[in-house]
Amino acid sequence: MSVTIRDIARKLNLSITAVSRALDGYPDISAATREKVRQAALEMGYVPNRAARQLRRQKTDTIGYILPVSSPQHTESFHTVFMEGMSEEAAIHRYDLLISTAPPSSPEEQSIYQSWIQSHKVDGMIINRIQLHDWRVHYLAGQLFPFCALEDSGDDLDYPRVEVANQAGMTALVQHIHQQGYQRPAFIGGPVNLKIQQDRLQGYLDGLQITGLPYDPLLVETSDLTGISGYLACQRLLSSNFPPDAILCINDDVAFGVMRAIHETGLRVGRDIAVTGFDGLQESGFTTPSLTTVEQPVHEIGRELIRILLAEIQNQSAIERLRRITPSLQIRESTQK
Amino acid sequence: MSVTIRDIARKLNLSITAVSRALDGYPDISAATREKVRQAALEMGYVPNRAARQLRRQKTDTIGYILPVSSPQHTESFHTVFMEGMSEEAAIHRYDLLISTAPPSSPEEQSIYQSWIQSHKVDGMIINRIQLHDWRVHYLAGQLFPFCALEDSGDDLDYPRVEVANQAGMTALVQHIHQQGYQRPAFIGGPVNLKIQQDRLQGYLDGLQITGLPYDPLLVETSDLTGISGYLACQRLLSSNFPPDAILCINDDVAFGVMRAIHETGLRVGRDIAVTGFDGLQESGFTTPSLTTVEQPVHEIGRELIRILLAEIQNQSAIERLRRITPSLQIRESTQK
DNA sequence: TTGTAGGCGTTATCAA
DNA sequence: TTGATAACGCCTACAA
Repeated sequence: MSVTIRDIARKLNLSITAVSRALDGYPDISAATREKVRQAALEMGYVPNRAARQLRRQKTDTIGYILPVSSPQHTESFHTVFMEGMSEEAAIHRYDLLISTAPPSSPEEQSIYQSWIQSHKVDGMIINRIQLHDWRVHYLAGQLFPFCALEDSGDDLDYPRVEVANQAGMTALVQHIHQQGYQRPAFIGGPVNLKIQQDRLQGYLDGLQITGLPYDPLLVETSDLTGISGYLACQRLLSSNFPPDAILCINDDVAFGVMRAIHETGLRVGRDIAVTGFDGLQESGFTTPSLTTVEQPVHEIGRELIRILLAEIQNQSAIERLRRITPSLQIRESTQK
Repeated sequence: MSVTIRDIARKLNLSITAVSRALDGYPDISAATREKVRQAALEMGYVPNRAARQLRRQKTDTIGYILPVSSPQHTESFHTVFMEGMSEEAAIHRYDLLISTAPPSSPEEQSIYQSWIQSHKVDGMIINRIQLHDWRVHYLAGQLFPFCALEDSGDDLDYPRVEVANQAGMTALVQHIHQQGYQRPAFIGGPVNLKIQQDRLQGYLDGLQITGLPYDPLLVETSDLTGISGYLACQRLLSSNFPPDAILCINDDVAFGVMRAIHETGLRVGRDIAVTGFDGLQESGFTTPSLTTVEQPVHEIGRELIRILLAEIQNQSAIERLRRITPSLQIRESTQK
């Protein structure tokens, strides 16, 4: 099979202990032997067996993440960038990322959590798309299992996380479109129990208050965060007796669908109806017209989550357990008359 | 720590051997004990320790995939859907997906391959974005390590893979725009050594031949598959003395950038210049105007790759090792005058 | 500075 | 049908 520590020991007429210590850089071994061992290991192409090491150390050097997937084909492009960020940071620390998919809050999701944690498949978990009173937070905190979350579940628990100023970001958008002269902004949100929905909706309401624009419950619509659902929600809004002249969307994907729906009615995005997104995906700069949005450093957020989680796993209390991130307003064509 | 097979044995006054066999459903154990053991395991919340099992069985129930990442932020949305497909199919078979990122053909990539395979971290690999004479194919085939590839590396090796009819798809696009009355189609491709570049470029050339449209080397541009690079390539094309009246792009992301660039010059996509993509991403139906493209069942391709790989791992020679997939032409607004 | 020995939790071989 | 026992490859007291 593969080269093991034994093979090296045999070749050099050393005990496996000596080899093991030489490779792990323990100080109680002569420099000469250490060098000899390292050399041999390199030549023979030795790579430690993960399973054995894990069994012995009770650590896996692996971090788990469950891709939230609603309906197969409709996906938010947020995920790719997010995962790349996590994976990159993990790789730097020689950790791997273990991935599975499950619909949020499904039995599958629960069983994956249970199985990964109980069977020691991962050392820690990353949680995304958090919900109010998210069961995962309670479960993991209860098990004293290391994890790091994107956003807060609104419980009174203190756990490591990254928070984005969603509310303020949405409020800034309302102020911006108000300045541009739009009078009747609608909001297309997501599932009610999502934390970002709470925050962004509240930001919208705050914005109305600050600018003195009227609040009309008929102008609040719901999507499932995908382009398709944004498209449909927009059609509902436009068919009303007193349609909006601006549509603020919970994320960029929804906004893409909204722009499409507007285009199909013959109206012009910007001139007739303003549209805004949230996330600042690469594509948002390439739509026609380009999309005004709130840009989050998604890649960096992914990295930061991993950083905090690893510190948590290694019990480095030095690092901050709560990182707040301020997204930036990107003003583009979709909000110009 | 956690509940082990030992704890169950102790509780039931059985040997650990008996327990192990009962749980794995071996036939040489009385139905009564088997039930008793299963019951106890359930009650005690027993989950087998993966590391121990791996060490013993020399299998990991994990499949590896390396996300090809060029420059951090510019990403192809193809990946998310692809990974979802793989992850879903893997989950069905109770396999996990292990992910890392690395630039294609980089030293990092090589070291991940080596480390994962030598250290038995995964049972098989999925290869994407294959290049001509891809080193990974040679490496894995040389090691007799199970893998499954998307596309063929053009070597004379027989290995399990999924092939999409790229060439025919691109030819169909050329024929389509010719029918629509466009006379001077350009092609924006990707890195020369990519297999899809070879195929799609050849498809373009074939298309010219069939339709009798003239070939002009000045009309062939290069991108790195991202929207940004498509944007830039398009600017180069448009600034020429004799610009194209249609632009065929190697993928949808490039096409998005191209549409953006055209829009900025004041020209109209469709009426003035046709644009086509390749992949059939969700977003392609939502751009303005919507994008004519060749749709690949990306999700299904991901699943199929896993299916074939698992059969390979389990030495089920029953299953077909080569699956050919025919993509479908999606005619939309970007190619209507 | 080096070696011996035991064990991490499972599974497989063999004997009872 | 069940039970001892020995690995799988690595790490670490402890002893030499």
